[in-house]
Amino acid sequence: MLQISFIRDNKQIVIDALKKKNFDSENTIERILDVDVTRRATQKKLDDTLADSKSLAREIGNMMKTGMKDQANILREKTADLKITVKELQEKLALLEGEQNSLLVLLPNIPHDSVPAGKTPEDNEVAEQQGSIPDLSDNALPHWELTLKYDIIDFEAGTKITGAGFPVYKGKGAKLQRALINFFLDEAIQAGYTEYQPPLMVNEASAYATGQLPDKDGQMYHATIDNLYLIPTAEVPITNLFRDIILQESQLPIKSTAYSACFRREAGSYGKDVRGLNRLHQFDKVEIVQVTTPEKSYETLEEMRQYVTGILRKLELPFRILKLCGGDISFASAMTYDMEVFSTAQKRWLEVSSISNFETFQSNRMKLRYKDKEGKITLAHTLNGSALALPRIVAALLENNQHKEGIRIPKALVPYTGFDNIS
RNA sequence: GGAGAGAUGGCCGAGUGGUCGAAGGCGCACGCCUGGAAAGUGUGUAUACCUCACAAGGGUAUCAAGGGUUCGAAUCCCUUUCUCUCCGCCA
Repeated sequence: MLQISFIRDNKQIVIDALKKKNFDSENTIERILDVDVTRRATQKKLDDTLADSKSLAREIGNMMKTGMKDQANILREKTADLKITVKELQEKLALLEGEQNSLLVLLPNIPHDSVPAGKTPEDNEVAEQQGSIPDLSDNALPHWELTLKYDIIDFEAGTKITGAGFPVYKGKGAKLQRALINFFLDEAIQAGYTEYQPPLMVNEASAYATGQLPDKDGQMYHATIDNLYLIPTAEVPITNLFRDIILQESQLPIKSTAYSACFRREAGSYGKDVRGLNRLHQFDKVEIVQVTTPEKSYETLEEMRQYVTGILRKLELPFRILKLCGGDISFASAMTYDMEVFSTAQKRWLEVSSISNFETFQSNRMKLRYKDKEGKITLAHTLNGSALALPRIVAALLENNQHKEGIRIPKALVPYTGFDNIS
């Protein structure tokens, strides 16, 4: 959520910047600023009235003590009007605050200056491309055929016991999942991240703080009886660890990582996008999260990009990095890199990671702040990235490494799988 | 799930209707003391919003959260959440 004080002081900058996200904010912002003026005036009036009634109460108190009962009773009558006024102003203020807040929540984050303009994924900038795309014969199999051939993932069983998009991993397929999770976690720990094992369900306040609510309501599984949401990513519980906290600058940066299952309803997806492992309702992911200062957050974003690049290299996967354009960047993000691996049999790039700097967008919602060396309290910057999401990594590994006698496991992974080939 | 107890500042802990943002202690910061340190000693030490120059100063709110009683609530009442103890159930 953008800060009202920032919008107040930089109205035109905000409007222009949001155009880059193809978001027409002018009316909303006008309305917000309107409400803001009334809100502040109301606040002032309330505070003044409250001050009056407080001093009256004090006087009455003193009179009672000194036995001036009659005078006290006279004053007491005067308080009735004040009480009514206070009540009215309080109700008005609550209404205004509610309206302002519900409008503010509609505004997406401002993209960073360097974010390219653009409307669709076609307009994303290829920032980097590495690794060679293997030259496979024309009868190379897509991963959903390979998994069947080697009996390592049973999509139909998943459909039977739960529904489409909930695969069952089996044998070496299951072991490969476990290997990847451990590999990713070990790498992150080695890079200085602290491992967490978070709850897989969160309450409403948490879903709101990281921006899933209200923007993406309907994309999460919701256990209505207890009003809990299944997490769409570990980012939600991990970032919320720091909700309503004031850190010391010396504690920053905070680097956290977590493996979790992720649950997404993916309402509205269809076709080849959802074939096999391409898009699932439940999948595994290791997430990295950092909390840092505004001065260092873009440096941190690059560091995280380098980090993910390193893992992809160890997995020997051809990949490219996209710097997302304004139109493709997410609601809460100021800048995002997408990492995509090439899936040789499908002949397409698959997104396996998304690394974003949210600046103060999340921290403002969740009141995550730090005290700097001068003792000034400032909103921290939050960043996160997948490192990595498993299904599409598995898809690419299977497709790219297929050969006559099976599927080769990259060297870095063999210590984790205990086998170097799936056959 | 049932019965009971409780929730106060970074922490511990006073405070059962009056000027309490809240005693005291610990911790922390700065100063004095010291050759240096410890001890001792002095001062300071929450957050948000409003006013305002994001200064100083001032105002308001906040003692789990929300509502109520009252001229006045950390203190009384109601609701919710959470914690602890006992019982039940259970991996």
